[in-house]
Amino acid sequence: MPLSSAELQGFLSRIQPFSHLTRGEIKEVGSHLREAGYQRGQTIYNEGDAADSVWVVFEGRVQILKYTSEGRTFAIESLGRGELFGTLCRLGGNGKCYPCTAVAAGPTKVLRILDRVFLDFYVRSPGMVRGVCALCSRRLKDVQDLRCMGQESVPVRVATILIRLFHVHGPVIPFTKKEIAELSGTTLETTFRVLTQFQKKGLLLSLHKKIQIKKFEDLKTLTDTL
Amino acid sequence: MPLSSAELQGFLSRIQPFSHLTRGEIKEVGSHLREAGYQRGQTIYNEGDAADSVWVVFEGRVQILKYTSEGRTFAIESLGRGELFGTLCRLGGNGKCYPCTAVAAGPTKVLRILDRVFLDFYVRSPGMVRGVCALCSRRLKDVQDLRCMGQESVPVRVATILIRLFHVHGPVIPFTKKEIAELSGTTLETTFRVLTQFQKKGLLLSLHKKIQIKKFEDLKTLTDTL
DNA sequence: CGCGGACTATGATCTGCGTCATAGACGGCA
DNA sequence: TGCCGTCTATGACGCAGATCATAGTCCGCG
Repeated sequence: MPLSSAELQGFLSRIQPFSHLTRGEIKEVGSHLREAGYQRGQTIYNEGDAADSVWVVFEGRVQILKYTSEGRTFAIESLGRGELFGTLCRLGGNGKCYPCTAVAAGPTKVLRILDRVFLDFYVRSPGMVRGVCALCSRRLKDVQDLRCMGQESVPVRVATILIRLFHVHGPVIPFTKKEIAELSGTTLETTFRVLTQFQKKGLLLSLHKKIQIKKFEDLKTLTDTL
Repeated sequence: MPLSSAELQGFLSRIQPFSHLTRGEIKEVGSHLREAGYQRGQTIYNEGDAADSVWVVFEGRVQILKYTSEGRTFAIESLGRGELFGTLCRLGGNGKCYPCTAVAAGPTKVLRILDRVFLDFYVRSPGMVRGVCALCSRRLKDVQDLRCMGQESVPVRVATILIRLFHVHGPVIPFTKKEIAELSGTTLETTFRVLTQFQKKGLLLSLHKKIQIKKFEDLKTLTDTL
């Protein structure tokens, strides 16, 4: 069932970059939204598709994926409620295609805004520009950190990912091992081995489609030292 | 010898994000600049230093570096004339420290603008915000690409870096092998071996502190296929 | 001109982790 | 309830690339 416009506007007004807009502007953005639902594993768009929209996660989780030249798939990021995607690195103007693939990680509802509507606001509203800028900046730092993580050993990478997810989801992380592997930029098998090691040390509990963090601090120090 | 103010203003008006400012604003920014010179290997700032300034490369080259937990150093990027640094990922507000180290890669002149001056303009001038946003967006795409590169094999990574540098510097790339290694996120020795292979295939010429690209196209296809 | 330090180069060895193979466990669906 | 696909798990093997060792070359500087 579709959302009420009040619900939509309340949602929009609380997320970047729309939080800087006036009530009237929010209402206008809301009137241009389209909703779409996806099931686990369904593709929202593919890398290389012609890009015409900006997307927002309303509920569920969306994985932004890339494929290496040898065919391994790895995850750029995992986005939850209120997060934008398919936008930021296209802003420069030279982005006619999506640079990554977006896949639903479970039952997911997303909102879609046509580029021309989004850009129209981007041009008109200084608040909007400011919001986008803040978003970009934060994401830039994020990706920088992830890039640095790529230089570390697999155990460190897995620990880093677990810590990031802990901060978002709390002690019980609702991700499969495969998803952890893709986020860490490694294989399923290696991820198992690392998680098994961590479990033996009592750092976490490996459950079905979940991981429960037991000793956050020890995990944290792992990322600093080794 | 210090630059004339006309020279400075001409320079500023041609680079992001100042190109969006009015003549008067440019002049004002110019009046707040300080110049600084560095020799090869000299540190401009260290990761973790309290950050109070935004920097622009006036001439020369600046390497933005990180250190892995095992002590290897690798390069986030290599910046040339007109490029900003020490700024973008601090914009969110939660960046009191520089997240990376900046080192001069040769005789270098940089301009320094105090944060409060920069932020003052950022708040006052919509054009400035737009410029910063464009910068952020472009850099975001850049870093995303580099992150993906990190998933590839070393030969592909080295080839990718060479192609990037080719686009900036032309067929003769004025970088030492060590710098190539740091940009590729690998060791000096491995980089030598890869470059030797490339040279045997006639793709390039390995010179002293330089690399001359001979077959750009073949190098390019290397990054797509293998 | 000759010294010393950065740069370039190559071989030998070791290892983290990717790959391949096998198999049990859980859960959705008929 | 039983089947099948996804998820979890572990062992064996091989290789890309890091590490260690050694040495020649270029160039700035006294």
